[in-house]
Amino acid sequence: MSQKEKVCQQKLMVSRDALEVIQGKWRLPIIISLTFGNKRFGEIQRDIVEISPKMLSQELKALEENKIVTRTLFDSMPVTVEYALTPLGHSMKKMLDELISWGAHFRKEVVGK
Amino acid sequence: MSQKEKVCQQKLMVSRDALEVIQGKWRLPIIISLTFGNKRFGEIQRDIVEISPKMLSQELKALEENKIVTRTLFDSMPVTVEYALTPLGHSMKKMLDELISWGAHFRKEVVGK
DNA sequence: TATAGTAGTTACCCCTAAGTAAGTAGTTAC
DNA sequence: GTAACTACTTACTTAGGGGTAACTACTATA
Repeated sequence: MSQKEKVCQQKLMVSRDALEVIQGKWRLPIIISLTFGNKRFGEIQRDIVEISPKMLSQELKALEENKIVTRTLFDSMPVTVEYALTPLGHSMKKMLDELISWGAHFRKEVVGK
Repeated sequence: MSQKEKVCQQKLMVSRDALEVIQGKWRLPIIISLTFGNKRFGEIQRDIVEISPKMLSQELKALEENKIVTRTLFDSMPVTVEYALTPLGHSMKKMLDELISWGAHFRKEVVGK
């Protein structure tokens, strides 16, 4: 196997790990919403209007398990819960910026046409 | 709606467009494989060993429709087909680099632990 | 004559991601 | 007393993404 092929295989392997975290319809939107600051359950729901509470709850749990977000309970009245990005979550920002920047480019080139 | 919320909504909208193109198990691996040069059907299959010809064919068609890859037929014997990234496909490189770079970070932090 | 390589297609099945709707539990305001 | 807010959970259903296996069609080679 050539050096080039080895690098290609390595990148494919690493991308599979990344994909497992961001796969699905809702994970990236949730993470993007949280890059704008810590938010409560209902606030995220208001950002992503089409998401159901079931999916939001489920995907937040998955992101917690992958150490991307933290869940903090405040025993205020009524009880509020705050979700925040971990350092690992914040480390996705460059990637997200590039994704969004490419998305805008794509929209201009293909969607908007 | 505050300025911050407007920017958040804009980014969420744009990311949805990008996600539609890269969603699924196979699209990013295929694109990554093609960043290493134009390749034939069989070559991509050898890069991504787990992919079936059905899925490869199906996903290449979808990427063609989204103007990410081109399909070129050579009437050599036997007939060969070459897949290549379009300029729009190449414009994903920065994003892919960041994704792969983050994937490596994630692997070190969570998967490898 | 049959095996292997080119690049797919087709038919069938299955699982799970995602959607829908309703319920839970506690507090506060009207 | 009932509606509304907080943050979910649970049960049921469905669409389609993806897997498997076999088949097509043509050429070259042993």
